[in-house]
Amino acid sequence: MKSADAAIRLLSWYDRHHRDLPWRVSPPMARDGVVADPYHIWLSEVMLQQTTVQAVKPYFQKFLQLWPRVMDLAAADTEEVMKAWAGLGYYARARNLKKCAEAVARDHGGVFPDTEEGLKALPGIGDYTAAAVSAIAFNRQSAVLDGNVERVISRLHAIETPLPAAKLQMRALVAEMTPTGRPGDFAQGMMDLGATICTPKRPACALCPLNDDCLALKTADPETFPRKAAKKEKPLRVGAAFVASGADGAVYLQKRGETGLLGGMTEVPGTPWTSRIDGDNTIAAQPFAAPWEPCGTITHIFTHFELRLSIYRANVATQNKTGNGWWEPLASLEAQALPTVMKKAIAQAIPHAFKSRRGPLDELRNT
DNA sequence: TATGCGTGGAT
DNA sequence: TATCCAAGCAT
Repeated sequence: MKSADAAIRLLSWYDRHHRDLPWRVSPPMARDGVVADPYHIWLSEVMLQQTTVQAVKPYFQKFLQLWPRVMDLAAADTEEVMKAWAGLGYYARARNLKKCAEAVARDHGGVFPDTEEGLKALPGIGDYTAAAVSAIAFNRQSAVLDGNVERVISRLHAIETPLPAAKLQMRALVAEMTPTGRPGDFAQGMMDLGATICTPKRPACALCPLNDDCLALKTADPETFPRKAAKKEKPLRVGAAFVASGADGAVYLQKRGETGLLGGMTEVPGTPWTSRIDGDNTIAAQPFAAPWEPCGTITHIFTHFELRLSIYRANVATQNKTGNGWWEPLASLEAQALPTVMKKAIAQAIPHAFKSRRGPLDELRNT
């Protein structure tokens, strides 16, 4: 296979089939002289880490509206950033996003570094994001390797080495294939190809611009690539959470620690999450004495464990001021930095806590 | 290198 | 229902 020819076929396909995305400068726009904004590209790439385009779109628009330039984000209140990120997941990204904006403002005069090396030195920017921003925003010949490109490349070359061991080899093959002209479109084209044609299941090989180049299609079953190491099974963890309602309907909330699971986010009080139920833990975890009554359980699936939370609720006549928490009015609950699992817990105890609208919590309320 | 880190949609 | 997995990063 001639890499250069394959790259030309890929770019030609991208010209005809690219998707219009809010952060993307499509080939027709580029023809009209539009250039990519590094801030937009960086923000979208961080949001897109392990996250679908559909989930990112509304968050991207909201962030641009709240903080139009990187200097605005650098000057923002971290708590406001966490609130705006709530629901998108992987909250370390939000903490690093803020740190990165501050570093760009403080160390680079508000201008993003235009090299892979400079970008990778910033918080929350790794191999992939550095290469993507470098190629897409600065037109540099960087080898962009994400999950989509791994799938495309592993099939093109029928790579038998399983991930993640095969990454270095794959990166070299992408570097060899990346053209000097339009490296950003090439990267986006490869990712679009992986997202729409060279899919994990039932790839549409008949429509693929690279089907003549694809070794897996010639000699094996493309769907079986990339090879991957077997994964571990998900353990179950259990715990309890306490939802206290004040006389005016306010809910007692507190802030989690800055690091680790759901770091920097808001929660209702509860026990640690352990492998077995511990009655002593449950008693000790009450934020204050109240007539707690059980009101069912909720289940939430995290990346590496399944959580089953027993929910307790109580109405409190006098709003206790002890502890590190605060009483949040019902009306402003939606705007807090509450991860989805905590919204589920509150909705279990107070079914009308969140406005009824299309969203993940609707299904929960109906069960 | 292996593990911890969210969430929701597709199959 | 169960499983996979989506434009990864930090440690």
